[in-house]
Amino acid sequence: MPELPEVETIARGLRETILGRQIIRIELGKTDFIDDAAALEQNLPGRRIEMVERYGKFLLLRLSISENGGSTSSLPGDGQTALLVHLGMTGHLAPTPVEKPRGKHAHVCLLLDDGRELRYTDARRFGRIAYLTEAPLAAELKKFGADPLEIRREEFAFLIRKRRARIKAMLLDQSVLRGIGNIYADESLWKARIHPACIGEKLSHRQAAQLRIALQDILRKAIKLRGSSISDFLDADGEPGEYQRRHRAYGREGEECFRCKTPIRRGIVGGRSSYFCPNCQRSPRKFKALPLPKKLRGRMRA
DNA sequence: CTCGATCCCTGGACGC
DNA sequence: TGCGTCCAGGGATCGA
Repeated sequence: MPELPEVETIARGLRETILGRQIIRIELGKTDFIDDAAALEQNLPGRRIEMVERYGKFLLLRLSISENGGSTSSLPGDGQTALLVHLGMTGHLAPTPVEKPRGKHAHVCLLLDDGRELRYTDARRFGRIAYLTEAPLAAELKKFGADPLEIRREEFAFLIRKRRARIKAMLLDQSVLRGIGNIYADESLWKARIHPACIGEKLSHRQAAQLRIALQDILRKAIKLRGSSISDFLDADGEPGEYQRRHRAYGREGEECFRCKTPIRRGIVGGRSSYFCPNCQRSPRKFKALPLPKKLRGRMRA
């Protein structure tokens, strides 16, 4: 579940390791998660990776003009191209020694000019890869909302308070804010003491301000700790993150709230499992939490 | 506009 | 031990 902090961690790792490298050859496995696999095969060989950026949950590998043959034209607008990579749930992107076995889920392998292979592996293939020229890239990026780390207080409050959707659904909506997923949505709502099922329109300016601060604080701390390793997230060096130890709500059903010791509960909001403290985060009238599973009850003392 | 349902996909957890 | 079932989740899409 790479979200903003995990993708940022990967981007920083890749910047250290693959910047300036030229792609020599490409080999593909399954391609059903690639926008246009033929475009990758035709256009990647010969290009250099000039920049690595994070855009929401996407990695953006900015590429140079092709240096040897290929189908590079000198047409204006064809120079600025990029590889857009979404890691989905289980995607990994890391430079790997070629002698290391690929494993059955390595679906994109880019041989680099230093002899290593930049591999994209993704067991579930919920990710996405696209080779894009300038105009399509710009069109793609336009679909996404503000960067949660950069958005200003006024704009955040405006966005949140103008809609009737549930706050959790809004946080997850990439066209509103880019980069937030289930973990950091729940964590920031817990910190701001706002129930995930609250309607955006009904939040006060003060609540909106608190939520923005909580969100930014949590994202920054998570980046410092190199992300959360839930399931199988690993950074570009193959190292797990540390932030999962700091989770206060996500995945803690039945465990004590860190503030008030009330057992954390779970409910479905926006079609996703949502974890919250039923005491600190006041629920809207109609909302119903899922019953606490028996196996999780009364586990508070040992 | 917002909602829920459904699909995609596989591995891990769980129940019997 | 082994098998079946459910669930996780981001995003697209569709109908209500």
